[in-house]
Amino acid sequence: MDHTLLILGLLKLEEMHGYQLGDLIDKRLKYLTDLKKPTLYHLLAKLEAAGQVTKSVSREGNRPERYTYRLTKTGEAQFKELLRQNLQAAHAAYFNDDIGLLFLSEIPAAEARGYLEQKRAGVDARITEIAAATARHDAGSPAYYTLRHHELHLETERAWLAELIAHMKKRAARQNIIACLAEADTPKRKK
Amino acid sequence: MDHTLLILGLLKLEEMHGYQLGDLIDKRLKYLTDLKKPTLYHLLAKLEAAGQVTKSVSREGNRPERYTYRLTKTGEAQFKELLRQNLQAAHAAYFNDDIGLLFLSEIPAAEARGYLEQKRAGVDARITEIAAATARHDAGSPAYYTLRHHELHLETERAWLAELIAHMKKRAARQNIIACLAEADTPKRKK
DNA sequence: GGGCGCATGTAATGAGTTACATGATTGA
DNA sequence: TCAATCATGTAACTCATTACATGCGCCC
Repeated sequence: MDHTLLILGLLKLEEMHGYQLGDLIDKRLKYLTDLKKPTLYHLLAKLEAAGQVTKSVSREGNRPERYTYRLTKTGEAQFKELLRQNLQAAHAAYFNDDIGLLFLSEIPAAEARGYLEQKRAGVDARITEIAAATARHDAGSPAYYTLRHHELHLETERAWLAELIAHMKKRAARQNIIACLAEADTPKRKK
Repeated sequence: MDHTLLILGLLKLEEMHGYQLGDLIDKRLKYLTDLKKPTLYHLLAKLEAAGQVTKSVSREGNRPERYTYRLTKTGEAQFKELLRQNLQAAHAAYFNDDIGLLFLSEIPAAEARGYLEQKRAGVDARITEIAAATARHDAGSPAYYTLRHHELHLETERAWLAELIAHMKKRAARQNIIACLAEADTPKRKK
């Protein structure tokens, strides 16, 4: 996860203090990443040490002091560089769900199906939530695009789960996973 | 990433030595995770210390010694537990791509479009690769399902990139990202 | 007066990567 | 003979999380 790019980018758009930044990420960018507060503060300290941001103290009324962060020239250059790298690359995405699915045949089919139904319910709940969030944004805004992206992937997930569950109802064959994996290899030594 | 589940599961299916396990993950499960060899050895050592696997030395001809790992009773129980947890939960997936996309309007539209075309080419290449791999597996095998899953998500990615690129051609408005994010908030204080 | 929100961190720990180290065999 | 494959790791490092610590203000 390119958290540095995220922080530099947000600070480039607007100078902010740490808590504000953390709040923005927690509440409105939660589909992007789930960066935790201590991690954020840690990263900010590192960026400051690297001379990519500067901080200035301020205080509003009797509230705790705030350290407002602002991009420096080198920070801006670094942002541009990271952004270019990020935009060009097609990052591989891995799904934790897949690992469990590989071993689906290791538990009784009925039980497995129950779990998958639960998983599907979870995905459905997320879709409802994100659809509401998407509706609140203008089509075409940057935030809209990230939300839409997630919505599409969640819908893919739902469709795939439906396909899988349907398939499981038909045949509950317990297969030899290792053999299946090996079998598909391109023959290298003796046939 | 639930690497422990993956290792326990593979060892449950078949006892293996470390290198063999690493090879399987590198070559045939590369769409699941990209666990590195040293991490694998590290995890195996930890699992052994925890009493979830046992290892036995063996040697074949003059090749280096191998340590073959086998699940213990507690290892098997742990596997079942982790598998249940994994199957029930709908894990959130985060996409590194999204972070860059949030700042798309920070670089000239033409340049950005160029990068996105590159990204799309990368996705296309992956789709070709994975489609070939999928074709080599029996529909309905566990490996087939994980591959199919990735294929679907990659196709979603491609469709989304196409949508985005098309949209960029129409309007290249540079918007205030922070304002967009805030605006969509449910009003809390004064309207 | 009690809990939540604001605001900032530290310390300990864990998870994973990179670079390095070793040494034998096999195939081009 | 040179590179790749087999086989196992260690050491140093980065990145991120969890749990902990502090203290004030605001609202119910």
